[in-house]
This record gives sequence, C-alpha cells and structure tokens, in this order.
Amino acid sequence: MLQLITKNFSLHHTLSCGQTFCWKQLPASASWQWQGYIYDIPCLARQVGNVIIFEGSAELDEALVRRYFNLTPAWDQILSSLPDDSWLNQARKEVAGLRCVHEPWWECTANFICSSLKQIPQIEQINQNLRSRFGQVISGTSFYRFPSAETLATLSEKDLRDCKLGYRAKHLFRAAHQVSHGAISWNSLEQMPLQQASCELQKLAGVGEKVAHCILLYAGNHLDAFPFDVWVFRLMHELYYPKRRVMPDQKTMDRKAQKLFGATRGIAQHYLFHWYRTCYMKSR
DNA sequence: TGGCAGGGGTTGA
DNA sequence: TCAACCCCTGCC
Repeated sequence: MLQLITKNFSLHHTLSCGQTFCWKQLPASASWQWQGYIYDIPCLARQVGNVIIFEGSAELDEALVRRYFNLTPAWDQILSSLPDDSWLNQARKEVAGLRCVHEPWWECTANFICSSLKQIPQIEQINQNLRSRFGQVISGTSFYRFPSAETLATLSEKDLRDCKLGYRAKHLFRAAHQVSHGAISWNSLEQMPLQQASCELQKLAGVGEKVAHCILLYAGNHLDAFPFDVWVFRLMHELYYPKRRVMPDQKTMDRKAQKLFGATRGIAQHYLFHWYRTCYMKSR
C-alpha cells in the first residue's frame, strides 16, 4: 500500500476528463474508487482529502506515481502562475485539482488515433480490448500490458477491427508499422518546438493536428500544445467571442489562445475543456 | 423493439 | 473543400 500527501490534486477530475483511457471508475460501494494502470503497473486507487492511496505491486513507488500525475514542485509552480483570466479562474475553482497526466508515448498515440468520432467510454473499451487480446499478461495478475507497436504490427487489420476500432483499425495498423520501423524518435519530440514536433507526429497514419497536439500535451510535456476539437471550438466561440454569430476560424482562435494563455495554454485548455463539459454546460 | 441522428477526426480525391 | 469512413449511444 502506497500513500501520498498531495495538494491541489483531484484523482476524480484527473482520471475522468478524457486524457487517459486505461482507468475504470469503481462502484460507490467498493472500497477503492479507481482501477487502472500507471506505466503498465496495475493498481487500485482512492483519495481521501489530500491523501491518495494506491494498491499495486512492489514496482509502484512514489516517484512513479508523482511522475505519472505530475505531482512535482515544478508543476505546482506552473499551476500557481497560470494567467489571470476570469473564465480560467472559474474553471480552476470548479474543477480544482485537475492535472495533466504523463502517459507513455505509444499508448497515448494509439489511444488518440482510436479517438476520432468516439466518446470516452468507447475509447476506454478499445484500450481494454487491445490489452486483453494482444497485450502480455502481467505475471501474477489477471491484467495485461498495453500491446507494443511491434506487436500490433504483426497482426492483421481485421484483428484490430475486432477490437471495435472500425475504420480506425487501418490507421492504427499502419501507424504501428511506421513506429515499429523507427519512423518516430519519441525522445527527440520532447526537445523540438511545438510545430516541428506536431509535423513529425503527423507523419503517422491517423494522426492529424488535433491528435498530434493531444499526444504532445499528455505524453510529451508540451504545455503549449492546444488541441482544437469540437468542444474547444465551441467553448472558445462562446466564452471568448460572445458577440460573433459566426465562429472564428482556427488560426484566429489559436492566436487568441496564445495571447491569453501563453506558453502554458495546454493546461488552460485542459481546465477549460473539462470544466465547460462538466460544469458550465450542465448549469445552463 | 427498431430506426435514426450524431459523435472529442483523418484521409484522399 | 468535402464525402466517406465504423459503430455505439441516446432518443423517440
């Protein structure tokens, strides 16, 4: 059993906001709140006040948990110096404790390739299907690792379709081939400027600009990545261009986001996105 | 119970 | 620029 004292952290907001797809919320009657994986180590988790508690194998130590949930002094510093914007301030108050996680590159890439026109529960189902059908069993447990690109590249497109990927099977299959043949150097992506890293990722099948920015934000520590999906278009239009009847184009909104939120606009997007969907829309 | 619309995007013409 | 791509969910 591993216990951590945290500040400004909500397990619930962080795991339910649609950035990671390998966690399952357990029923209220259960003694644990969440079941999932931290870097392919299966674990159970719950939060009581500012204490988070994990049950997992001996490999699961505090350093891994802090890395996965970005529970570091550097992140505390970033969070306390986000720009002073009234909507962002409201979001930070109402979904307090939300954090970006730090996902493994390949799993994050595969998840977001599967995410197009899919809702969060469906992406979670796909993640689970890929693990249980093609992942290595984790010894001593009934859980499975996320299958590597090399493993997925040995399968057929039909195998992937059977995991409920639909037309995305072709994209994931091709991307797995590309990655297993060294098309992407993951480590160098973190050092590249955002635009260059995004272009690099878009060489993979099924990865467009939106998916590339998600991968860079949730796996690559690019806090300036700003994924534009339909929800971000909606919230930017409604909150920041309330008088415009016609939605501004992406370039205009991207410039606005840069001006408002600067180099940490990815975190601002992360808060606004989750808050807009779970609080703002429901209160109207 | 069944039909229908719509959903967190990318591709290829 | 736009149709096509799968399939699940919610709604009627």
